Amino acid sequence: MIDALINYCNKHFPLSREERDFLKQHIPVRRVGKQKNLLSEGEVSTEFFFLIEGCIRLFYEVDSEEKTAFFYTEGEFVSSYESYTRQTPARHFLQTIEACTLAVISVELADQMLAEFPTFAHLARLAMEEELIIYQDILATFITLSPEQRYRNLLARKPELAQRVPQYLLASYLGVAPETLSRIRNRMRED
Amino acid sequence: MIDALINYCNKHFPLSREERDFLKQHIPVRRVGKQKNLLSEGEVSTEFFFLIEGCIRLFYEVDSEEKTAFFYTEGEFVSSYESYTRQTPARHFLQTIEACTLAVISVELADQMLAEFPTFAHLARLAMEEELIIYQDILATFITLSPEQRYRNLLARKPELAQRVPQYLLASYLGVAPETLSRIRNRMRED
DNA sequence: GTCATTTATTGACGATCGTCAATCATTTTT
DNA sequence: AAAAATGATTGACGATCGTCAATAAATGAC
Repeated sequence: MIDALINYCNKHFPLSREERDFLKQHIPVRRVGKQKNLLSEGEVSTEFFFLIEGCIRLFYEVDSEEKTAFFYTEGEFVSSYESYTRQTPARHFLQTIEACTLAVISVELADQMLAEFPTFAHLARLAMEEELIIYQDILATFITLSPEQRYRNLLARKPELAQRVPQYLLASYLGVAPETLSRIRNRMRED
Repeated sequence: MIDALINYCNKHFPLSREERDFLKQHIPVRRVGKQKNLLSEGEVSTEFFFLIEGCIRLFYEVDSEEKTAFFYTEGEFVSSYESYTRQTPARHFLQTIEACTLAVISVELADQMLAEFPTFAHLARLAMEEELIIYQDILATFITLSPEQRYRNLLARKPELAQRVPQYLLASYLGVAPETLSRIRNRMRED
């Protein structure tokens, strides 16, 4: 089950047999249903995740309206880095869109991992780096692309999302009303 | 000159006398004029900066139009983290708005620093963390706030910017045309 | 100080988007 | 299978924004 995480780590830095065993024995795997909040606005994050199976969205709530910033899929770290490391209240929600299988790394476990295997600092760095690059990427597409271009971009990167995620969530990600996305799709059909 | 950087570091983790001396002796300070690119799109970043004095903007070029994503001011790290660490081409520009005084940390110097003083890994982590949090913050304001609210937000955080930065760059940051920012300011006067 | 260049403002117009409402389609529940 | 709930589409309308153009203000060069 935890193999997905081990493979991911191995791609970036070699894991010793002991480290692999440690991961297998100590990292809990959690299954959660759909529409569950892994983290809510105002909460302090005490764990981060490696998404083994499923789909998660990150969204902000503004005037009782939900604005989706990102979709996570299999093989990605899911975390609220700032809230986790600085122990400050999160400003966003992390919510499952589908039933998910997650590797859960709590603050305590992370401390223990670092104490026993300093190499795991690489893991922390990896998760942080991934989050930074995700954010830079989201921001770049937000700034440089029109809604229609962002839609094409999203589908080019994660084509399955169009099947897995309701359209109004995609619209929320594009920053437009569901009706507008419907019209964008209409325009695209005519090409 | 380098004191600003030393103070900044000291706020986050204590520096030994040796470390302070190392910084003072080895970190070059560079002065650049206004409107100079510290990094251009497509280039691979070989250094990052601590901004001692001046103002820098990060922008993307889209269809020969410049879209400003952020303004850096005194006491902040300025870097293109992804390009710097992964040695990949940058997607954006870093350009001085005013004449600037910069502490310059090259890849080679960073390696040397880490070899002599492992504590400086904290510095790298700090710079990375700062960049991550900056990006999260920009994205959050982009997603959750209207242009007018983003304008108020920017002025609340860095009131001097309105004096230091031409208005069309602020407009570019807000994602609206200069005419629209002019009208936003007009509306705000009436309150 | 004057001239030239750059930046900011204002008005008019058209395009795009959000909202509201109605309809249609799809999925879920019972 | 029928009913209910949810999601997607389409049309109409108004508000907002971008563009273009003209003017005004501010800045910089000489």
